[in-house]
Amino acid sequence: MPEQPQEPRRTPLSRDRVLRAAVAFADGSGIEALSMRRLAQELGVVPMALYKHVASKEELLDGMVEVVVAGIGGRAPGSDWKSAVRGRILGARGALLAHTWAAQVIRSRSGPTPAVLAYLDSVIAMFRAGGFSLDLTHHVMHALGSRVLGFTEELFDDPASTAPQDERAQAAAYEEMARRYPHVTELARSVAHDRGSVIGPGCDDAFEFAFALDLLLDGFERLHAQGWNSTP
Amino acid sequence: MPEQPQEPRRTPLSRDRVLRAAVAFADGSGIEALSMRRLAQELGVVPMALYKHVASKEELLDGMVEVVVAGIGGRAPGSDWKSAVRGRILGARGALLAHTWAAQVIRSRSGPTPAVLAYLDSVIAMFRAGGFSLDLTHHVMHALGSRVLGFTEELFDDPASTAPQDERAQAAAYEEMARRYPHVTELARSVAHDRGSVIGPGCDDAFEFAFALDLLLDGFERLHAQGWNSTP
DNA sequence: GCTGCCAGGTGTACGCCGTACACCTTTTGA
DNA sequence: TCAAAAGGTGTACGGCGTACACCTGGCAGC
Repeated sequence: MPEQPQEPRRTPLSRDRVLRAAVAFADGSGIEALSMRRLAQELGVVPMALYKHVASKEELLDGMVEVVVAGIGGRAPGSDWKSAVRGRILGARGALLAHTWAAQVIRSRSGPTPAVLAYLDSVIAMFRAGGFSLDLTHHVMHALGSRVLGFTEELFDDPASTAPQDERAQAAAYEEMARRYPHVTELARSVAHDRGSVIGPGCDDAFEFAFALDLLLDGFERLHAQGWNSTP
Repeated sequence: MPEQPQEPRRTPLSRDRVLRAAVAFADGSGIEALSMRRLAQELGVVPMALYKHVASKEELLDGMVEVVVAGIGGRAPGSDWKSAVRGRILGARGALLAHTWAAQVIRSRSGPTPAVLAYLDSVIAMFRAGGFSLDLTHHVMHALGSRVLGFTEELFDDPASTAPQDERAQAAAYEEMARRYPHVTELARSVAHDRGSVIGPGCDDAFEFAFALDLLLDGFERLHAQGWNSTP
C-alpha cells in the first residue's frame, strides 16, 4: 500500500478561522475561559500555532471585536436622522446581545478597531445628514458614549441573584438591607412587585436601554432645533 | 545583652493597611501591575500573608472599590433635587478621577459593594425627596447607569496618540483614514482645530460629562413635570 | 526533476500569576 | 500558666502568555 493512512487532513488554520473559533468559544464558555491554550485545543492544534495567525492575545481580542462589530446590520432606509440613529443603535444592540462578552472586551481595548471606526463613521454621518453642526455632533457622540454601540454601563448585572440560604438568615439579611439602604430596598421591592413575582426576572433591559436612548435623542433634537453651540 | 537586635518591628498588617496599600499601588503603577505578589513585596511581606486579611484577589478589588467610593463627599446642603443630584454626581466624578483604575474595577465586579449601595441609596433619596415616583426614579437610575458614579463609557481613551513614524507614512495613513472614515476624520479635525493645536489635548472630559449629565437631568425634569409613567 | 525557500505547525522552556496547605511564631484570654 | 487563636512563612501546583529553535511539506525557479 503506497498510500499513507491519509489522516483526516484537517483544514489549515487561518486568521479568520482562528477568530471565528475564538468567538464561538467565548459565546459558549465565556470570555474568562478563553485562553490561547484552550483555543488551540479547540482547533486541534498546539498553542503556539495560533501565533502564526495572530500576534498576541490582545490582537486576538481585537479581531474578535472586529468580527462582532462587522456583523452590525446595514442602515435603515432613508428617513429622518432620529429614527435612522435609533434604528442603527438598536441594531448594534442586537448584534452585541448575541455575544455577551463583547461589551466587556470592547471596553478593555485601548483604541478603536477599523470596524468600530467604520460604524462610528456611519452614525456621525446620520447626524450630519440631519443638519447637525460639527460642534453639536461631537458632543452628542460623547454623550452617547458606549450606548452608540448598543451597550450601557449597568452598575451591576442582576439585583437579586443571591445564593439560597436558610429562610431565617435570608429574612435577617433582608431586614438589615432594608435598614441600611431603605431607598434601594424600596425601589427593588416596587420593581419586583410590578412583575408579579417577588424574585422577579429583574429589569427589562430593552426597555431601560430605549428609555435612556430616547431621552438623549429628544435632548439632541431640542438642542439642534434651538441652534445650540458649545461657545455661545 | 538580653535585648534582641530589636529590628524595626514593622507595624502589623491589617485589612485596612492592605487595602490602602493596594489603592496606592494601583494609583502609582496602574491596576494591571497590581498582583498579590507585588503588593506583598510592597508591604515587605510574603505573598501568602495577604490572605490572612483578604480572602482572594477578587475580595481585594472589592475592598479597593469600597475605599474609593467611601471617599465620595457628603451631599450638598439642602437644595432642589436637580442641583443636589448634580453636585453629588460631580463629587463622585472627582473622587474617581483621582483613581483612574477605579471605573474599570467597578465595572469588573459582579455585584455592588456596601459603600456603592449606600451611595446609590443617597442618590435615590434625592430623587424621591424631589417628588419623583418610584417608577420614574427606577428608570432614571438605569438611564444614568455608571454615570451616577461619575464615570462614563467612553469608547476609546484618546483619539490621537499614535506612535511617531516618519512623515510620509504619517501623511499616507492620514489620507487613508480620511478616505475610509470621512466623517470621523472631519469631526476629529474640527475638534483639534477648536483647541488651537493640531495635536490638541483631545476633548474636555469634564465638559462632555456635564453636557451629557445635564441633558439627562433636563430630560428627567421634563418627564417628572408631565407626570410620566412607564405604563400610561 | 531537482533544489532551496518559506509558511505554517511543533516542542520545550521561562517567568509570571493566584492560591492551597502545612508549618512556625507571637499574642492573648481564661 | 498554658492552650488556643491570630498572623506570618515556605513550598508547591497548575495555569497563563509567549520567546525561540526546530521540523516539514509544498511550491517557485532553474
